[in-house]
Amino acid sequence: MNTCDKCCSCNHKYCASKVSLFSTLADKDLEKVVNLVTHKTFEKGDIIFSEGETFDKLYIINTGSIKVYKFTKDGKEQILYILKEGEFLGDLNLLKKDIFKFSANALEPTSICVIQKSDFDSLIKTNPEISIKVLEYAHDRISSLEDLIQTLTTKDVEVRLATLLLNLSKAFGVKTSKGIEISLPLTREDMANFIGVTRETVSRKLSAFQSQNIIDIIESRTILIKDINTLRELSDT
Amino acid sequence: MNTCDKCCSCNHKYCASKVSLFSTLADKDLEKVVNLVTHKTFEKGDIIFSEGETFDKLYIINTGSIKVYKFTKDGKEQILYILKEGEFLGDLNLLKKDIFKFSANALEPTSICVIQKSDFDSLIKTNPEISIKVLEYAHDRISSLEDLIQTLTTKDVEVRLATLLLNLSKAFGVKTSKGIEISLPLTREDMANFIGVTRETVSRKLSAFQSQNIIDIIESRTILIKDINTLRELSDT
DNA sequence: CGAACATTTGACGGGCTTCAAAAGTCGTGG
DNA sequence: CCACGACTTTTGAAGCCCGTCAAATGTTCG
Repeated sequence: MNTCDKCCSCNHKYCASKVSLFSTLADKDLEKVVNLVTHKTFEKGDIIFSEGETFDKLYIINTGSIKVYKFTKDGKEQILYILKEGEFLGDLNLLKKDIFKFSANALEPTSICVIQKSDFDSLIKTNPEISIKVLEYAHDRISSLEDLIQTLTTKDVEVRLATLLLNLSKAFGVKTSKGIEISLPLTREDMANFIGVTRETVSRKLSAFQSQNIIDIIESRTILIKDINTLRELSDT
Repeated sequence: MNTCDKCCSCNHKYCASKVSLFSTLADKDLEKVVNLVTHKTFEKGDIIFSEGETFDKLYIINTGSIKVYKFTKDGKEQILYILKEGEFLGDLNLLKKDIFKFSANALEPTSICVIQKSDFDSLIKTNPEISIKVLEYAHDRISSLEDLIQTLTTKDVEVRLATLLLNLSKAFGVKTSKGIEISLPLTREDMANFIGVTRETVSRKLSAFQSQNIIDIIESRTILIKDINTLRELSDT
């Protein structure tokens, strides 16, 4: 975990402009943002923050991806969000500081831009249109949580896994002539911790999908979706 | 489902002032709000809105309570929120209209104040401090969903039910000399659909809690919590 | 009072978890 | 560059808990 190396050459212009939150800003305002940004890099598995810490920063993923998770009451990890390049995580509480109610780890080598909450707050005062973007962000987070609840409460595990694969294909998939190829930053256990089952169950169900010719497990972290229609039928929505 | 009866005598002053969203408004602004409000009453079981409808209104619970739910992919009802007197449900998307991604029913005779989204939007323009309240509301909704996910993904059903009972005691409980008495607007099936199990399982686990002297089922909809500490130990957090 | 609905309780079966072990993959250092 | 150890993935077998089905008892409300 080092402070500043990859991104410093661009003087943060890159990471600040990448996030939609700042997309409405004029160049000179963007420059102001850039001056507020500090930079950190994380190795795979590094803890970015932990539940209970004071939530006084805003995290923008520059490269890489992270998992944001909470522990269930019987001690298992439940993933809430997977965030990748261009996405960010911040608190909505513009007034008082809060504490993190979840933890986050890097899934791969990841560089993150950090803005102090206090700096962000004063930024909003001079650029109030950002608060609309913050509301859009809140809306997206609520939608993603409501969708996750729908998935988690669906009893049929094959349906849950099909839904996960479809979501992952949107975020990490690349179209090829043979189908959609997904390079996963997630382990089987991560996938399991996202849909609320054990790693063994994920492994078994993926094997089942493979023998039904729905997917092809090229390598354990590279999955080819051969028959997206069957996945969609399973997941419907 | 009638339009306007109970509340009209107060000219909506009561319901508008009850919701925290408008707590910062001066009296004359509150009066403006009041003029924008229409009123509806629902009987137990009535549908308030359904998934897929256009989301162009803001709903404030005046009296009674409602359940907000989504269907899982295998057709079961999953409750997302229970809302009661003074709480409200609205869309966060201030710009474009959206559609409801969930449905809502009245749990008991319920009166609801309705504000058109377009009216609310212009209200925000003249009273921008309301947007901060909207963000607080978004924050609460996100927190409640993240907590619900934690509960739903905890495998131990007794822990899930203990957590539900504690939450219900906060919302509907009244302290008595014997413990906390909860008058539930929820059926066993509603409770089951909140924590993702069947009604039979809820029934069985409640009986088990009763024989462990943790609760007392006075009537099926009236539960006395005799030993809140054991419930807290189960639910920890 | 009676019909519709809600709750409780029992018995059984299935699917996921758990435990276990083997095979595969990754990264580091000699 | 390869070898070794740590970690990840796969697969098997057994057990348990919840869901399903069913029936009896309670409750509510016209």
